[in-house]
Amino acid sequence: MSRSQRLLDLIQTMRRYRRPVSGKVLAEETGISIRTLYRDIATLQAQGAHIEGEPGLGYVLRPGFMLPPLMFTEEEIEALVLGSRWVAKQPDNRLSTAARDALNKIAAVLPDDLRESVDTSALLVGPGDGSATDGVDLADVRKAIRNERKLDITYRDGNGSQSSRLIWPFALGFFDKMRVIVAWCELRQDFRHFRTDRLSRLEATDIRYPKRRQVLLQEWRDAQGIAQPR
Amino acid sequence: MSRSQRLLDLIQTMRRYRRPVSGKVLAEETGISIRTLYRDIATLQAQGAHIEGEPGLGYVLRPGFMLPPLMFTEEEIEALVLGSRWVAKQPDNRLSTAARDALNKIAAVLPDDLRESVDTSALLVGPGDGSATDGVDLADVRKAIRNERKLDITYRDGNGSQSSRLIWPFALGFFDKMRVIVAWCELRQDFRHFRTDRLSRLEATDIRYPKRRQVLLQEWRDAQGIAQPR
DNA sequence: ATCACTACTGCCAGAAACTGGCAGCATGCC
DNA sequence: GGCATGCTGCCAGTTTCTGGCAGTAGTGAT
Repeated sequence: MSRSQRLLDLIQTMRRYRRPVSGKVLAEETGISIRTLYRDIATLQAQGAHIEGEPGLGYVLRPGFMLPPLMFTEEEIEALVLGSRWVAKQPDNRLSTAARDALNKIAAVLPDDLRESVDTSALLVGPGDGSATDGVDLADVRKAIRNERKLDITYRDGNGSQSSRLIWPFALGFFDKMRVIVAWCELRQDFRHFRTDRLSRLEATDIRYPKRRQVLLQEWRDAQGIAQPR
Repeated sequence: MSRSQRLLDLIQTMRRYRRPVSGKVLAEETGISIRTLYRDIATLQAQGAHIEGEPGLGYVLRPGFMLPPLMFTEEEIEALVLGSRWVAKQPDNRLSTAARDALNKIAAVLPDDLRESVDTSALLVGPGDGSATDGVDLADVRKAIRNERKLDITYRDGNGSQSSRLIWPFALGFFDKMRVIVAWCELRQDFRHFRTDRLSRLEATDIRYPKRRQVLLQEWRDAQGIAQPR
């Protein structure tokens, strides 16, 4: 196996373990010696991988995606830039910052002439709806979805009446003027949609909900009879 | 210089020349022998770079962006996926296909577990406005903007009266329900915005307009007094 | 047809890089 | 202290890379 291929394998192996892994284990799984492993880790860190090693514990890969060298066409990069600009205009602060960061990372590794063409890409996104402010931090919602945790919310429905409930969030829908949490509602024992501008309180819990996110998403789609989004 | 670094340099060198470059020149610029260059080219092609070699001419790199290994955080990849999904819903067919292709390319190089998490990413985009069909192919518009060529159009303004004109397109704005070409209008001798759903005819020309795209964009922004989009 | 130029491949010996083992030091936990 | 682990320097053996050479083939100009 080539060295570069092995480096990517190393990352994948580290990701499989969620807990710290010792260098010895990593070396055995990839079939190399400990000494070489240390050198490989150093190489990966030099290339920007977020690997942390602690004596007595092992290695941890900070969550993230390592992409090998990749070729995009002009139109594909236009699409990525335009899409990121749209996300950057969304009211979700963490996410819009992430969109800008991703663009900057891409631009940073491009040669000068191409960086300029990304910066001045001619595809613009219309002004976002500034009035559509969410009552809560959507970053918490996305985190709860990623980790399959229940959310404790207070919601004001269409009639103006308030209620508190535990929900199992599994998707977040972005519409022109609002965002909607799609979740299983423990109060109603059914799927429910919650407009983020009608949430008056949102608290993340540590309680894992008992189904897989993908399963809930599929059941919800079946119930809605809507098409796949891709 | 390490081999991997040299491979990226090769791509950048090829991009500097717009015309075909002979292997001899490339080898001299990167400081390696011809024999090694042929091996490097083969390696790059195996990694997906679109390099074409023709006997008697030289090598050409098909337009596109080669990204070196790159690390994204979870939130950044969520932003890229969400943005690409939004672009995929736009009425511009070529661009929405490009967005899907870019996503697939990213997914293809990820290990299995992460590919799944991209496929089932929980951030959805609301249904696009199906009624908003453009009268023309926006791919032509984007191409004209990229290459700084004049467009010959027939436009029906707000009052319903039709007119044909030559314009210098330099930006394309994406709004919730419509898309707008931003251009210098030869007829009015001023900046004008053209809603794509009001175009009844659009023809690309080979005539290059006499200003740089970036300059026009900057002058237009100054005239509008609008903020930078990033 | 001929020539010049180029892409491309196989072969091989020397150069460079990689690898694994060893020894040693530092850090954190029990 | 004892243990597990990260991390570094050194060195010899192995692997890979590299450059030169010879040869084949495609293209365009003359």
